[in-house]
Amino acid sequence: MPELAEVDYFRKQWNSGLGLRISRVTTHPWTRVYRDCDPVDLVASLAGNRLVHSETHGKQMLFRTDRSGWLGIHLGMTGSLSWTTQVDFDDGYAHLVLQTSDGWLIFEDLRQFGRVLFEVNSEPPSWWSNLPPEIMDVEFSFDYFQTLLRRRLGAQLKPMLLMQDLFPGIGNWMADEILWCARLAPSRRVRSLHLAEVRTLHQKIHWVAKRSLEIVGDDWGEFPDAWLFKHRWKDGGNCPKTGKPLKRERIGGRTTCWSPSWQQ
DNA sequence: ATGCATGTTACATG
DNA sequence: ACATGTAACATGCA
Repeated sequence: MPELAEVDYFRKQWNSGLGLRISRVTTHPWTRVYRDCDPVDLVASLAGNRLVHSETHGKQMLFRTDRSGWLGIHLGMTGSLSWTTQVDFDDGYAHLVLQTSDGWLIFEDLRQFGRVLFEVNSEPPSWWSNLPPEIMDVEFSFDYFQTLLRRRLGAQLKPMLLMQDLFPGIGNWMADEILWCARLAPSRRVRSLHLAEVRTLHQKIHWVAKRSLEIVGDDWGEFPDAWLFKHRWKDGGNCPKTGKPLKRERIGGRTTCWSPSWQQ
């Protein structure tokens, strides 16, 4: 489910628990989400702490504790974060639950493609400090964008936009939305782009990311009908620009939705 | 039943 | 070493 804007939405779902003492930590310790950290150590280290700060970087989330704990959560394909005050919440897929005085912070993930990272240190862990510039950052300039493309001349646009070390936070639907906005066919190779097309692509990457964050916002807002997003999910959708049928095909191993007469 | 799902990555290939 | 493509991961749903 989650790409950049949705990840930031889920991060904010845990705001209600910031500053509260964690009285109890429970995990499903055998699951795949703990492939890169020790859940026993996590439970022991986190109990008694307070989450004091949260931020996102692309699809990665970070929660810091008042005792130098760094909790990283990636939502994978089906992960979500929630806050509940109901004692009898369904914890069937809850891999991590932090109990506080006022309620429970929950990380669920049905398919377990998500992951939990944790360490205690005064310095940020390498998985947080060694991250590329974000799309919305001033560092993500047109010059920087061009240097990224120069090393990916043979790549198709769609799979390239999904590379997280280049474009943190872009996922399958955002990549399609960006290419649709830029009027570029997803199978185009980077080396075929003219300068004007590279400029448009850079602008649309920024624009789609910014608008997505605004639209999803704090309340999981609806995307406008004028977006590809509202028409892409199943066969039979029509392009909001041309009214013609959208095409769905596999490009770079992922289902890609695009509008052939609109995108070249 | 068969194929597919808004993600990442180890591995294979050139 | 680098760029690119593919399979695999776990689970439920159409």
